[in-house]
Amino acid sequence: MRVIRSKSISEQVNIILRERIRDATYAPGYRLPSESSLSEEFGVSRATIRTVLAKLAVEGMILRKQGDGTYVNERIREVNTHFGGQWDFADLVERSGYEVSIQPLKIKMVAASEDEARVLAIDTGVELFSMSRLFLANNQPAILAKNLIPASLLTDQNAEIDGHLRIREILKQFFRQDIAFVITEISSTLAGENANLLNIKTDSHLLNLKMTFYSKDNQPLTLGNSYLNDDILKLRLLQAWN
Amino acid sequence: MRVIRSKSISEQVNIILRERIRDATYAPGYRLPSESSLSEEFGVSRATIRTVLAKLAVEGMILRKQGDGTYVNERIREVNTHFGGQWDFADLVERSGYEVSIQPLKIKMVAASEDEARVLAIDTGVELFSMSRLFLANNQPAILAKNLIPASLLTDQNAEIDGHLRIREILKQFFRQDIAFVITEISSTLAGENANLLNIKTDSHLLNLKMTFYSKDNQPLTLGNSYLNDDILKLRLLQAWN
DNA sequence: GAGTGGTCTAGACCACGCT
DNA sequence: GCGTGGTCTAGACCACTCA
Repeated sequence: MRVIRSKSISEQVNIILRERIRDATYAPGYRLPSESSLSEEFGVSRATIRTVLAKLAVEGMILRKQGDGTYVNERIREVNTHFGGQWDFADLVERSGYEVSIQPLKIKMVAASEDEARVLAIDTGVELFSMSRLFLANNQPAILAKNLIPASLLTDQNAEIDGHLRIREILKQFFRQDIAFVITEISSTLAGENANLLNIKTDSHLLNLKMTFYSKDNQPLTLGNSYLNDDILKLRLLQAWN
Repeated sequence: MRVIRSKSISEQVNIILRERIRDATYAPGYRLPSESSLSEEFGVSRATIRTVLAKLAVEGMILRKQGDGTYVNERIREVNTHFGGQWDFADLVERSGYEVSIQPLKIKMVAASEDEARVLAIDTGVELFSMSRLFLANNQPAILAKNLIPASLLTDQNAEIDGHLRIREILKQFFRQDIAFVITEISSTLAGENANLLNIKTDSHLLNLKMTFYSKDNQPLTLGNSYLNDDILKLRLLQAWN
């Protein structure tokens, strides 16, 4: 039986406040109503409002000043990634001001190399679901992303995986796994063999993101190896310091 | 438990729990005592314990499982940066397993260029405090960092600024400013003129971090332009997804 | 069923910024 | 002095995991 879990009060308030910030009901620089006003408006306790505002503050969406008030961060539109939450390459392209489209390249099964097996905590040679895709920004190739997922995690071995979905959706739908945290290694690299697909010169340099996605049980779910053409889009991230 | 009067209860508990994780009293993978046990141990309410645990969870230090328990993330030692908190290059080098030393290169006053003035929200030509420094990892140059701070923010125009301090300390001591959030732009770049100082070839590629530090009032405090030799140390960051 | 974390309430008092 | 956010309490009940 499929149970549709109704969302918690704080989650609903969270969604509403985000929406108000997004549609500029609360514009950048705007001072939000006080905690007690909000708790009255939504008919919830102040503690509930505070847990919601705390989440928004961690992401840097709002700035809280004791003795003064809560303000919408004026610079949230200048960034394309935020920490303290989930993001993926489709978001990244969109929030950089482009139209995004995902172009699946190769989707197949491969055998795990020694390195891949080590990071995924499996044995060398074990079957992996492999997917490479291109993220286009206004139809221009911007990100080349490769993902590897242990085939043993597949819930339905015959499922046809849709290469247009975001990685967390794929993991959810076809592997029934939730991502709890991600470790990302960021470095600078030569374009080399990836130059062709990204439509740049072989001796250009790219931003390389090596990501490992883990479940709450510390199990590695997916290995990601991605190349960003940072002439087209740069990682611009906002980080709240407290 | 030694009580430090100036700090709040939750901050003290926060420090103690961090310490226990750091010194492996709570080792990676360890299941922490339940919230009610901790609230008994410290003589505080469960709500207080929860605010502390929430902060640790945002940083990915701990993983919380409803119906089960709270576990120390087994992979916190694999990363050198964490989001949801403050970090600087000295931390980054240390957490990468190196001995860190800071070598100030040039500390002087300069006039703001057009670009610099725009980002710092001041007028072109206004005086800036300029500082470039090398962060050494085991005495090997790893990061070249340049910082620009509007001289008008200086509280004491005659102060001798210590180039060995971390940037947030400098801003605190000499400018009496607190950093509320940071916007970082990450890209890949050619070493070029920075090759010499970092002791690498001119045609090598580097990781470039352009950081802008802001106060709670959305005022730009500092401009940072840094080059990381990612042969020596890579950005490895942990990001909790909820 | 017992124990865990997740949500939520209705208070109280404190620290801080303004005017 | 007043209103703001910051801290903290002592409850209650729910959702979930595991034996």
